[in-house]
Parts: sequence; structure tokens; C-alpha cells
Amino acid sequence: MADYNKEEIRRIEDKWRAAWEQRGVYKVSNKSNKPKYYALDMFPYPSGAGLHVGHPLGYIASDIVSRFKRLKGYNVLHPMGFDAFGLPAEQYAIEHGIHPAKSTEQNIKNFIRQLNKIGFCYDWSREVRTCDPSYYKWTQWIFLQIFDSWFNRKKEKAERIAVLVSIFEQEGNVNHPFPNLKYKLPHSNKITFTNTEWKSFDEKYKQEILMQYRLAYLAYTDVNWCEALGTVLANDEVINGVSYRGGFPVVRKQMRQWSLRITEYAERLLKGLDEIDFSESMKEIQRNWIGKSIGAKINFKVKSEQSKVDSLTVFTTRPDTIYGVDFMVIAPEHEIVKDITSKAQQAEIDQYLKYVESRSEVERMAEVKKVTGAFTGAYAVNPISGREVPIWISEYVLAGYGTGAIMGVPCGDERDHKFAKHFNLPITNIIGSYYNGKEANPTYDAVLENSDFLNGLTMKQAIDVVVKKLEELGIGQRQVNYKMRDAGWSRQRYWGEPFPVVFKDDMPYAMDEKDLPLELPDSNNFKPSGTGEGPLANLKDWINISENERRDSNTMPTHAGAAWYFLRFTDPHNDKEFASREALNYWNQVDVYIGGSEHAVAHLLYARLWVKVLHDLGYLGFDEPFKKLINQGKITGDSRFVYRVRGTHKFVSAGLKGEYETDPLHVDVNIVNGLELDTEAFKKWKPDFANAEFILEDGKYICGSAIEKMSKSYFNVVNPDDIIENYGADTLRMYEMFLGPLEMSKPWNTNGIDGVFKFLRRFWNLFHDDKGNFSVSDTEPTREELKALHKTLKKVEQDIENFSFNTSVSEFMICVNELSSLKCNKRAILEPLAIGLASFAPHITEELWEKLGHEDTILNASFPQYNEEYLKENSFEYPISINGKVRAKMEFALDMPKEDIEKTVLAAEVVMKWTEGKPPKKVIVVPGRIVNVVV
RNA sequence: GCGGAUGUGGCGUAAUUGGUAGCCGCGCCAGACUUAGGAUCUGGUGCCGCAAGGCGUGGGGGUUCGAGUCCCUCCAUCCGCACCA
Repeated sequence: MADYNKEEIRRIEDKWRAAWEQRGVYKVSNKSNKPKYYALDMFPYPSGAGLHVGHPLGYIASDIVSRFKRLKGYNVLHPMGFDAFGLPAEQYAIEHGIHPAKSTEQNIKNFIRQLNKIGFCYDWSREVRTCDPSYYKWTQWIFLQIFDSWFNRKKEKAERIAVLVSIFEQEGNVNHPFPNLKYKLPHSNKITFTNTEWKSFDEKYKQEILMQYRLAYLAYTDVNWCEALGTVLANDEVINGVSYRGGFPVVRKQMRQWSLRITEYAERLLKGLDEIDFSESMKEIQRNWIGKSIGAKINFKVKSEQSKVDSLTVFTTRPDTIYGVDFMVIAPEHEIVKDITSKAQQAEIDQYLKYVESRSEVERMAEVKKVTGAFTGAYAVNPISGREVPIWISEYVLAGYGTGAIMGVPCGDERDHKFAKHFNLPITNIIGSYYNGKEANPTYDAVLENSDFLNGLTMKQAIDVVVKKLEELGIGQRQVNYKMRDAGWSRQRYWGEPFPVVFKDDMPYAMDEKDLPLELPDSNNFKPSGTGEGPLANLKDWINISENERRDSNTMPTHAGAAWYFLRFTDPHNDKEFASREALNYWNQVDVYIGGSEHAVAHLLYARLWVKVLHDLGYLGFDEPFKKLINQGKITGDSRFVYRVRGTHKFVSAGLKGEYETDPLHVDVNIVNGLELDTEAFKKWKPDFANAEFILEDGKYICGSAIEKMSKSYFNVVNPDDIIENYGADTLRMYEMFLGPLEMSKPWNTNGIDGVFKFLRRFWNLFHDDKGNFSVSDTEPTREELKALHKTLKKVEQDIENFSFNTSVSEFMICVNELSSLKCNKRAILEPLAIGLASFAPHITEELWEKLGHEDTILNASFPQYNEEYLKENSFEYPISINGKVRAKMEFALDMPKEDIEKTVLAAEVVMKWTEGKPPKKVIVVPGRIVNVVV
């Protein structure tokens, strides 16, 4: 005797969770004759807040896919781990004195508890934690491989530093110029050296030079320094000039930092996008980030009073507009400013430079409308037209981009146009009627005018012509520019991977592999050192190995551990290698990776980079980690508000709030049913509200609502534990899928969950009689029952392959509705249906599977193949439309000839009524679809 | 500003990819059981209209026998990037 009620659900779900764990049914072997399938979730940062219902959305989807693939005969790798280093734990340690290792450990425990309750089929024996020394040993090891590599542009791949050294010994660097175009050899100021010169350099000098090539390198870089966090932030960790976490101000500061030379891989990262199945929008975001632009570097001769500077180089993507150049603008920080400013302009320039200094980077970025600038008094000579144009400085040109100088083409560029208008500079029109005198037109389609030898060409054509001319004359060259910058890889933090290097004479040397991991020293002091160095600098004994040997006081960013964890899952306990080649070859690429789109540029690019480097060095057989990426939409919170009449403890219902002066207050969604507030619960919610009074409408207190991000501070967080408590994990899983398409964002609303719960109960009832006794018959199924089953099996299989889970849930509901009204309790129908549903609702189906007499888990069953035979129809009820509007329905055999259908339709009374007896202009018969009569 | 998406009942959504718009669920209405339940079952429910019928997929236009679906245009919302030359 058993109803599918709260008690029974808890009994079933607890029973099977324990049984699965005990039997180890989720253990996955690397040795199998089955085809492999690798389904991966973006592993979570174990925050102290635990999971809310938004987190498991993607996990449920990947769990369904994993279980489905297993039923389809695949060996499925579906692991989970934790991105366990990170700032929040360190912040927490600073505030509460609890060691990050301890709080992280507790948080992970809680996460695992919550995840297990939902019934995921993770192979926990493969769990990895990035903060575990046995894991970060290999993060450090891979870092050292990157450190020991350079990018051979000729071969477009990474090679060992030793290869580079032997090249230098033979030919110097003439064929392999410094990747950084601005770099010049110390002392000599040159950019090349010969093999003899190389051999004459001392050790430190050689290391300094090699550092210019290493894929992981140290350099003084402008970094986002956040005083409050005492740390450097990556570009993507800075939002609107404040830190992503905490919202503290960020300023620029020069520090000697580790960077990854990801720019060398820009082209391959771009090209790789064509081979992988990411959404178009995701690829577009990455393309934008990489920001490839093709253009030209052009040298302009400079005429200034001081005659100190010969030329000025600009980068432009629009060399075709060369005849439209009316002025030049260089960044205020540009090194030539002081050397070209005329006496007459000196005061104005000084004043402007002062103004720019007072402006933070943030302000310069944020301000778009204001036009500022100053004339240097110098002129540049257009190398093609010979025309002299004034050189200005302006904050809208940034020193860090391109060459820090642009050619101003007001008729074709909006900012240049504003600049010209503001300072009354002349505007040369080279695009005829495409320019209206009021705003710039950045078209590529115009036919050029006022452009000498380019006249009559379209702008598109002219680009190549100009570049060729520039190269012929030796005054410029084709140039590819990438917006992307190298990735800052140092953090002034404690809770991260220490860099496995030793500094001798200020140069870093790789630690021996046998000495890895370099463990994070235990400490209770997590505060920044105050010198700009990280907390590790406080540990003198650790930092200073000997008199002239020192460790790095920085640690790696969380991106490091996340850049390769999917590789470790294939062989998580290997203490000889980061993963065996055999395991890597077997599991190969991740077949589907599900996670949020917020990792679009950082994590996904770094993971792709690390895999490419490891591939180039011969450790991997593939160079893209993720074959397919799915971005689940965010689940937003549905907040509720009460309206307090200002200065009172009276609360007015939403419909009446217009009559009072009120302040809206967030109220806990858990004490609101739909929109109706539980006023008693509200009084108990917080002491402040204990003697609240309510102004009701129709006897109810109605709340206001808003869709916002799910957050504790909005009191709109729904915890999966509570849902499971009331409805069970199977209902939660199916409801999350039922909400809508996986990739769409949607608000969470628990109201609809009853429908899914009732569905599972009805499914359960198919297997039980009125009294709750298990009752399944072995009678032959009818054709109708078979059709209901096979239609569902077909749709569900297709839906899962398309990651369309919401439609699967609907389909199951339809099937169970049909079988319920057919009162079907036949084994031949219910058993395959249970397997079909097992991926979505593992607990209930496992229980019924056992009741059906099976000893092995349903996980080892085979997904039933649908039979097209049962789905065939022999007749179809045609909608008969007249002039495109459906007016009648008529049933015809599916093999009935078109002509016969047409005749019968035209003869029908209903049709005659609409055609008024007139002969139709046209009759369209689409077999199995529709008949349309045109009058 | 650039790029990407999205827009369908009161709500979440579906639509065989050019062929009956609104499947499934929530909510709502009515009824049954009479076991007082936030239970279950049955029926109804896009809008207007007593009806016949008309109108309906963000707005406008187009292609087509036929458009939620394709094209043009405009609007709104969300996301990403942003003085990137």
C-alpha cells in the first residue's frame, strides 16, 4: 500500500540514494568497449550561501543527457569538482578569522550534500578540488610547461625554450623578432641580435631576452590595482571601473606581474571557433574579445619647431580614407608630445596634460560626449598626398591601443567628426553624397572622390590599393591588430596556487618537477603586505629560501585551476602525470559542456589556450577542449514587496498604495502565496514587523512583484532543499526542465510545480490500483497504447539530442494522460516508459523498476527503440480552408489521390456554402497536411 | 554606438521548420465525490460578440494559395563589448 505522497517520496529517494552509493553504480571505468561520452558541468565555486534553484538548472540538463547516453549504450563520464580557490573565502577569513581551507571544506561538504539530494549521477570518486595540493601540483606543472615555451610564429605553434635557445645560438633572433613590438634590448636599444652577440650575453641578460618570448612571462604591466582588495584584477573582473567583487575603486598601477602570452594564440583561438559547436552569440563574444582588425601601419613625417622627431606611426583599419585625413590625434601620454610641442602651444598643452592627469581612467572611458583636446603646434605630412595636417592630443586616443596615434578622418569617423566640428577643423569630403555634412558616415561602399589615384574606386577596393602603394613606397605596411591583451596571471592573494619558481638575481627559474607541488604555506595572516605584494610576502621564512633565492609572493588566479580540470577528470588520481595519455585519448574532448554565459571570455578562452599549448607540446591529441557548449539561461528571482506607509507601521496592499505615500520593502517570497501575503507569518518574520497593521483589499494583502537576480538581500532565494522537502527531487528536476528552454533566462515561480508533481503521481498510479497496491498486468497492449508509448519515446529521444527538455516533459505528461484514460497498467507499456522517464526522474523509476521485478539498476537497462510501425496513420483529418481560413474538417485516407480529395472537398456542402457555387480559382491539396480552396 | 538575442492568452510556454496558432502546465470558472483538503476526478477557458461571425503571435509593409515561421522597416526588453582607431 503506497501513495506517491511526501512520506513515500522521502522513503523512496533516501532509499535509492543510499543504494546507488553503496553499490557504486556511478563509478565510471576508463576501460570499456563502449563508445565514450563526456558530459561536463562548469564546476562551481563553493560559496558559503549554498545552492539556490538557479544553480542546478544546467546540472539537471547534463545529468539527463548523461543518464540517457548511458541507457543508449555509451560509457559516460559525468564528473563534478570544485573551483575551490578564490577571493570570497579569503575575504571571509579576513573578516571572521576562519582559514580559507576550513571554510572551503565546509562549503564543499554542503554543496555535495545538496547536489546528492537532487540525485545526480556524478562519479564522486573522480571529484577534484583546485585547492588540493595533489591537484594544484599539476596546475603548477602545466604552468611550468607554459613558462618553458615560446610561440614559433613560423610554425604557428608553441615550442620548448630550448629550441629557441638553439636558434639564437645559430642565427640570433633575426627570424624571430620580439613578440612585443615596443621592446628594445636594454643598453643597445636595438631589436635584433646576432648569434655571436647571443653567445656573448651573460646569464641574466639571456634570461631577460628569453622572458620576452616565454608564453608565461614576467613584465611590468599596467594592472588594475584595487587598494581595498589589495589585489590586481583582470579586465573582466572590473566592472565600470570598480571591482567585480565588492565594488571597490580600481586604479592603474605598474607591477611586475606574470602574464600569459595569449595574444600569440589570437589567430588560432579565432580560427578554432569555426570547428566547435558553440552558440553563435558565444562565438561572437569571443570574436569581439579577440578583436581582430586588419589595416595598415602608416608613417607620417613630422614637422615641428624642435625637429627632434622624424615620424609618427598610426594604425588604421581604413587606409582607404588616406585622402580624408584632416588632422592627427595622439594620446596625451604619447612619448613624442614633449618633443613636438611648439613654444606658442606649450602653455595650452601643459594645461591640457594637467587636466588629463586629473582624469581617472574610468572617467576617460565613461565620458563619450565631451570633446577635449589641444593643438601641439606641430604638423604631420600625409605620405601619400603630401598634405600637412595639424597634430593634436586628446584623451579619446589611448596610449595602450595600436600605436597610440590615429589619423583623423572626420567625414568617415564619428569621433573624428565631433572632434573636427568642436575645434572648427576643416572637413575634407572624400565620399561625395555619402557625407551629409552633419554626421560622419563610416561606409565601405562609397565611391571615392578627392582622392587622386583612388578616385572612382569603392572604399573596399581602395584598401588593398593603398596598402600596396604604402608598401611599395616603404612608408607603411599591412598590419593585423588584435584588441585582446595578454592575460594577467598574478594575484596579490593568499588563497591560490603559489608560483613554482625560484628567483635568483631577480630572474625566475622553474622548480624541479620532483619538488612539486610547492605547497601553500599555512598562515593566519591573509592581509595584504601593504607593499603591493600579496600576503605571502608576510611569511619571511617561506619567501626567502636563502640569501639570494626568493619565492614569488603572488598566487595564480582561479582561472588557472579551471583551465584544465576537465583533463584531470579523465585520470584524477594519477600522481605521475596530470593525466595519462591513454585516459586523455580515450575520453578525448568534452562532448557537451553546460554552463553560464558569464564565463564567455575569461574561463573559456583560458581553457582553450591551455589545451592548445598542451597540444602543441605533445601532451594532447586535440587542441579544442569543448566540442559543444550549451549556455543555460539564468533563473531570476521573483521578488515580492510590501508597501509601508511612510512614518508608520501600516502596510498597504499593492492595489491601494496610490492613496498613500509609501516605501516598498522586499519581503521573503517564502511567506507569500502567489501575490497574497501571509500577514501572520509576516509579523513573525522580523521583530520590526511584530505589530504591523495592514490595509487590505478584498480582505487580502496583495504584494507587488519584480523580476530580479536571485539574491539573499532581495529575500527572493528559493532553496532546492525546501522544494525537495515538499515535493521530492524528481519533481524538482522535472519542474526545472519544464520551465522553458534551457538556454533562455526565466523567472523562478514555484506556483506551477504542482502540475509536475501531479504528473509523477499519475505516472505512479498507472502501476498501482485504487488501494495503492502494485498492480501490473501482462496482457498484450492495444495498438492505441503502443502508439502513445512509441510517440513519446520518439519525441523524447529527439528532444534530448536537441537539448529541448521542456518539450520532453510535456510529452511525458501527454503520454501519462493518455495511458491514464486508457486505464493501461500493462507491463509491455509501462516498463519501457519507465526507462524513458528514468533520465528525468531517477528515483521513482528505480523504485518502480524494482517493483517490476528487476534486480539490477534501471541505469543498466537499454533505452527502448521506438518503432515507426506503431506511429503510422492510415487516415488524416484534413483542415479544409477557404481563402486561407479553416472552415471545415474532413477525414481522408492518407493514400487517397489528390484529385479525389479535391473532388470530394468541392462537392461538400460546407465548401459550397463558402464558394457560393462559384468554381474555385485554385485548389491546393498538401497530402497529410491541408486543403486550401481559393475562390 | 557596435554586436548578439528575445517579443505568442492572466502566467510559464508549444507549434511537425512555410500548412489547423495556443500543445503541456499554472491560474481561473463550473460540476462530481460529500473524505472540509492548499486533496482527487470531470468539463470549460485567446479576445470581442447572445449568435452568425469577426479579430488575433510587439507595430507597419511585402512575398505566398497559405506567414508565429521568409524578406524589408520600425519599436520594446535583455545580454555582451565599448573613445579598440
